[in-house]
Amino acid sequence: MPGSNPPFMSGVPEFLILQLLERRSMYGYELVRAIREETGDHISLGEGVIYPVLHALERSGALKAESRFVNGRRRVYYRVMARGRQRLKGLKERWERIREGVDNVLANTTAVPAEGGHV
Amino acid sequence: MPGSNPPFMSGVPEFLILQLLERRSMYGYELVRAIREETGDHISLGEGVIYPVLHALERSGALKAESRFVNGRRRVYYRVMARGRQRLKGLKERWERIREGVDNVLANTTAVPAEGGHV
DNA sequence: TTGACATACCTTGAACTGGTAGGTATTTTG
DNA sequence: CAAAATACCTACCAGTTCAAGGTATGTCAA
Repeated sequence: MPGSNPPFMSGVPEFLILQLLERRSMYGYELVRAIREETGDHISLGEGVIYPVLHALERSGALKAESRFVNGRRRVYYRVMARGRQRLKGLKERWERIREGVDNVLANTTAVPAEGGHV
Repeated sequence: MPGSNPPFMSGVPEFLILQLLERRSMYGYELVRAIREETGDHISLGEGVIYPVLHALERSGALKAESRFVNGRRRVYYRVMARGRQRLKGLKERWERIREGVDNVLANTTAVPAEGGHV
């Protein structure tokens, strides 16, 4: 089974990429390592995930790509544009909301029967 | 746009359903409201999301369904089985890991260059 | 009685997304 | 010279959420 869709990951690659690139411009291969390291090894994304997201973000105008040559190897650096910062802001809000929502349920171990049950 | 895939939601419906049902058995329509309320209105899932997940969880042996009649209306109550508790445990661990990973990156506004760099 | 609304169940189709696997090419290292 | 690391890329699969629509009963007001 090649696919197998792991839970809780939708939106995460895009989010992490934008968040990291907002701090400083990076190239794809660098992002792969950065994500593994900066998440504390909690999240690891392969190149097959990173590159397509990068390309989609560039197409949508969130990122600007710039090719540079270092040691004879090509690197494509990505820089966050205004549209990307906007997108990031929206994702951040969404993340907070969902995280709170889920954690609310997780915290509620003792579960009060019902809220509006008067009389 | 019918579809539109909101980020950060994959796995969340299944997770919330299992978590809530572990506390007490409920029926589908009840879960719809419970999720809205217990997440503090942060997450709202329609019946079109809940029912298919419920059926899938039952097929996989995570839940057991039991039809009851109340006020002439049919209700299908779901109860968490051993397989469901196992599944829930796995999801909980996954959620913690990803939440931590993402929050690590979010917290890192000032970005220390690298962690393990001795000498 | 009629209409509207809440309750309560269900299915289908579309859209999106991440993951795996595979592929190319260069530099560095042993 | 071979292997590994660097650095880029794409195609296909699978799984999921979501909106929309459909059925049926009970309740309540006009």
